[in-house]
Amino acid sequence: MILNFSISEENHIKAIYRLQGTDHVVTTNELARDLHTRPASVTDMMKKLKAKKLLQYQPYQGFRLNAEGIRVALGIIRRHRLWEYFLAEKLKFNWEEVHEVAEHLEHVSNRKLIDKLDEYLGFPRVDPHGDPIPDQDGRIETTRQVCLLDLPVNKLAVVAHVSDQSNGMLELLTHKHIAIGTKLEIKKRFAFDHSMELKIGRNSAIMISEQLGKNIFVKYGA
Amino acid sequence: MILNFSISEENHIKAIYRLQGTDHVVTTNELARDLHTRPASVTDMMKKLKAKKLLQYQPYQGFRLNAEGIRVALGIIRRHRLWEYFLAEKLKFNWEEVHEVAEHLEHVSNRKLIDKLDEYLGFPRVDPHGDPIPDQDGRIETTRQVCLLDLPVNKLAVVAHVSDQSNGMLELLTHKHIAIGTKLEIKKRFAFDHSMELKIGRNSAIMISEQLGKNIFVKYGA
DNA sequence: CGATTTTTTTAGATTTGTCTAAAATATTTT
DNA sequence: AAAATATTTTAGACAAATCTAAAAAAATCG
Repeated sequence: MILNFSISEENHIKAIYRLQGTDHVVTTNELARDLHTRPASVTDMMKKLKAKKLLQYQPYQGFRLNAEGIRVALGIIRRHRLWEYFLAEKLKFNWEEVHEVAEHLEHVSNRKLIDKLDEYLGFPRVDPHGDPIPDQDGRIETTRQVCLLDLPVNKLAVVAHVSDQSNGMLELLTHKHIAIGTKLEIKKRFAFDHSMELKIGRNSAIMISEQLGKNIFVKYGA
Repeated sequence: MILNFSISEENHIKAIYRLQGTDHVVTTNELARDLHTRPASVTDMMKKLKAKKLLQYQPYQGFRLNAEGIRVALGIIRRHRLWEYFLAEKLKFNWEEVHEVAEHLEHVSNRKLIDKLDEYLGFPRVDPHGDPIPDQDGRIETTRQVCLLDLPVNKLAVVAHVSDQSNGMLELLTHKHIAIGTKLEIKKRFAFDHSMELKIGRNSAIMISEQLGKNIFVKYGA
C-alpha cells in the first residue's frame, strides 16, 4: 500500500533517517535542532509517526525508524538525489545550489514521474555530492568516504571534501579541474613518489602528487 | 518585491485567472465548483487575497484579479506549462498525463529553477496542449483556436481538438501520426480539391483531405 | 411588487502543524 | 543518594485551510 505523507512528515522522516545511521537512537532535542523546530513539536510529530507505524518510540526513550519508515525515507532520498542530479547535470546548477531546490522538488511524490526521470537521466548511481541514489525498489549502495590515497584503482568516485582550503591548494585544484562533485577514477599509481594518474570525468588523464591526494576525500560505492 | 503564496492561494489565483478571461466577473459558486471546494471556503480565501492586494472584491459582487494578481497568475502558469513541456518532451509522458503531474511541480517557485528549465527546453513558446507559455517577464502570446482549414500557411500550430471521434477518423489520424499535441504547419493548399500539404513535427510532409482537415482544430500564436 | 429561491457571507467547529510555559522524567554532580 | 541540571512531555494557545449550518443579501418569478 502506498500512503502519502505531508511535507512536514517527510522532512521529519528524512532527518531521522540521516541522524539514526546504522545504530544511533535519535533524541528529541537532536531532531529539533536539526529541523530548526522545538522539542515539543518533535514529540507531537513522533506520536503521529508512531501511530502511522513508521518508527519505534516510547516516551523519553528516543526513536528509530522501523523497516517501513526506512522504506519511506529511501523513497524521499531517491527523489531528492535524482532531482539534484537533474539540476546539476541538465540545468547546470552549481554543486552547492542543488540541495536547496531539491528540498522542494523531493516532495512531489509521483512514482511514474520519478521512475521516468531516473530513466531519462540514465539511471545514475550517485548524486552530485557523491551520495548513492536508491533504486526503484529502495536498494541503496553503501558508500565509503576515503582519502584519495586509499581509493582502489579503477573505482569510480566523487570528490566529497577537501581538507586543506588554502589559496595554493584551491589554485591547484582549479587548474586541474577538480572540485567538489567531480567524478574521477585512479588509473595508475606510481610507487616511486606515490603520484597517481587520474581520469577526470569522461575526458583527460592527469597526474597528481601524493601531497595533493592526501588532502582530497572521495566517496565511492562499496 | 517577490512574495510567496501557499499552494491553496496559488490554486485559487490560477483558477480565477482562467475563469475571468478578458471581462468576466467570477462568482463565489463558480470558483467553488471549479476547485471542488465550498462557497464559504471561497469567501474566506477571497478576503485573504483581497488583503494581499491581488484582486478586487466587494461582498456579493464577485471578483477579478487586478494587475498584480494577473502577474502572479502568469508566473504560476509559466511554471505549469514549462513543466508540462518537460514531462512530454523529455520524459515522454503522454499528452493527457502531463497536466496532473505539473499541478504539483508548478508550486515549486524558485525563479532560477524555472528560468534555467526554460533555457534547457529551448524557450518553448507553447506547451504540449498548444497553450502559450508566458516568458520571464510574464508576457504571453494570445492564441487562437481555429479549424485546420482556416489556419494560415506556414504558421506553426498544435492540434488541440478533433471533432469526429469515430473509428475511421482515429484510424486515419493514427496512420498519419496526428494526435492531440502534434505540432504542424500547412506548407501548401491545393485549390482543386482543397487538400493540403502539412509538415508534421520536424519530419515528413504529408497530404490531408478537406474532409479530414474539417474535423481537426488547432491552436496557434496570434 | 412581494414571495420564493438562489447565492453569498457569517459564525463557529475541525484538522494540521506549530508554539510557549509548566510539569514530568531522566541524568549528572557532589 | 539527594540535589541540581538537562531533557522530554503535556497542556493549552494560535494560524491556516477547510467544513457545516444558519443568516443575510440578491435575483427571480408569479
